[in-house]
Amino acid sequence: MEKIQHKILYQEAANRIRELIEHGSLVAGEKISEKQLCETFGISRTPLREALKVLTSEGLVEILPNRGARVSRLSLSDVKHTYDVMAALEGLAGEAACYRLNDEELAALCELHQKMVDYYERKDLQAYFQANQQIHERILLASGNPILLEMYNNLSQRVKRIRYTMEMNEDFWRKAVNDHEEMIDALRDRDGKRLGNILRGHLSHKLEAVNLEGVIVVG
Amino acid sequence: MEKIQHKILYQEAANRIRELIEHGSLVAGEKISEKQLCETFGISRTPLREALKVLTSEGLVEILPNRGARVSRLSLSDVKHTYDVMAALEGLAGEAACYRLNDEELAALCELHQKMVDYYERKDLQAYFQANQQIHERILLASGNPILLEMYNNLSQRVKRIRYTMEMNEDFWRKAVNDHEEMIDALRDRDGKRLGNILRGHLSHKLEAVNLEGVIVVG
DNA sequence: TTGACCTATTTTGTATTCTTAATTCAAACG
DNA sequence: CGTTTGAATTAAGAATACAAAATAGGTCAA
Repeated sequence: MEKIQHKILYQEAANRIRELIEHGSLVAGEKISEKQLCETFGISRTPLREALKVLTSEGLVEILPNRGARVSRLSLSDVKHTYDVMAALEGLAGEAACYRLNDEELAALCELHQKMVDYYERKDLQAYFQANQQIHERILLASGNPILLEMYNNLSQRVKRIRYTMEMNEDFWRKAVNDHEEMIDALRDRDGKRLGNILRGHLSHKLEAVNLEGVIVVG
Repeated sequence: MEKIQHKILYQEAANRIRELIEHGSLVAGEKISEKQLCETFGISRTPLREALKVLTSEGLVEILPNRGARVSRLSLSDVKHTYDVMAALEGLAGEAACYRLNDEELAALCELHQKMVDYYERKDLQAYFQANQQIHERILLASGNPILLEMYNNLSQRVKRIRYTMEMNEDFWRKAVNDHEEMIDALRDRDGKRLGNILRGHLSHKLEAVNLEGVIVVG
């Protein structure tokens, strides 16, 4: 049963604009015309402007006083800095998760890990990424730290709009899987410090940063 | 020559409300009356509502649809989680700072550290705290990671409104100073990993959390 | 006395209007 | 010609007006 939720216009607008940015319909650096967006959304300027304020706080939009709003640009160094912080947050999450995960959750995580390794061996990139992401997600959730979650999600949202070249360097890939083996070991041993260190240095972020190098980025 | 800056009302309002919350004039859980604030600020509802949206994104305010805004509450666990994340961020900052600080900056930091130790020995709590804070600030700045800075400042703002009992357990204090000695050592050795570990486990955060235990908190 | 229901008032959400700032483009001046 | 100045246009900021929802208060019935 879907819930009948009367959405608040400014939230709805913010969601829509987030999607537009993530999807690439609104390109980094592009000027956001209030009038035009109001027309396409069918709302007045008041809630739209409120939405833009929210998105500015989230780092997706920049407001130049009396000059309108623009989709914020992402420099390569912004992206790297973002990944660095995300890795630090994952490190903290892993440390906490070690002490908080119960045995069932741990078993489920191990199972997911095994599936991921399978996908790796079958070279099923798509499925691999999905499993990989789920593992990281679960560790973050298992931290039991909602503030951490909030910060991570904020940062994650900022870089979502980047499209990676899906090519995967075999060497990196192997190392990433190896990291994951070690992560599972550390989890089993409830060795928070070790898991933290692994996650802080984990390749998934570096990998993404590396893929960016020559490829896309910015706005 | 100073520039003529026409203030934007919603930003000004946001600043004022931040101050009110930080200062305790607006108490956690308290309902924020748009009408009343508009009158005290002498502005209309439009910019005030925009300010509230911003503050909501910053975690200082909660908006209940159709029911108005409230100053967000801070549970003890919220505060602990916040300090945990801040410590993680400082750890990352320290790591980066080790590789980025030039010799002059390092020397200045050592000097500041010495002053802090002096204050400690003279039991000048006020001056100690100030020097201590400056050191952490400089490390954060030296990270050269603006995203990190942004996240840290956000979290910092959230817990600013908490007033600590200034009593300082001598044992904790000594340990904190000891941490700082090690930090300086690590910095001198350009040992990022070590500095990161120290900062992640540094007492300043734990101390603050401990002080909270029986004392104040929440709204 | 209590509780349900209805009305009146207040407050929030949205649209519209008004004001002010920035940009553009053309004319005047050097 | 190039630069500067100043109207005209456009868009953003703020206030007001209007609509819808929630709260408060009171009446009436059980």
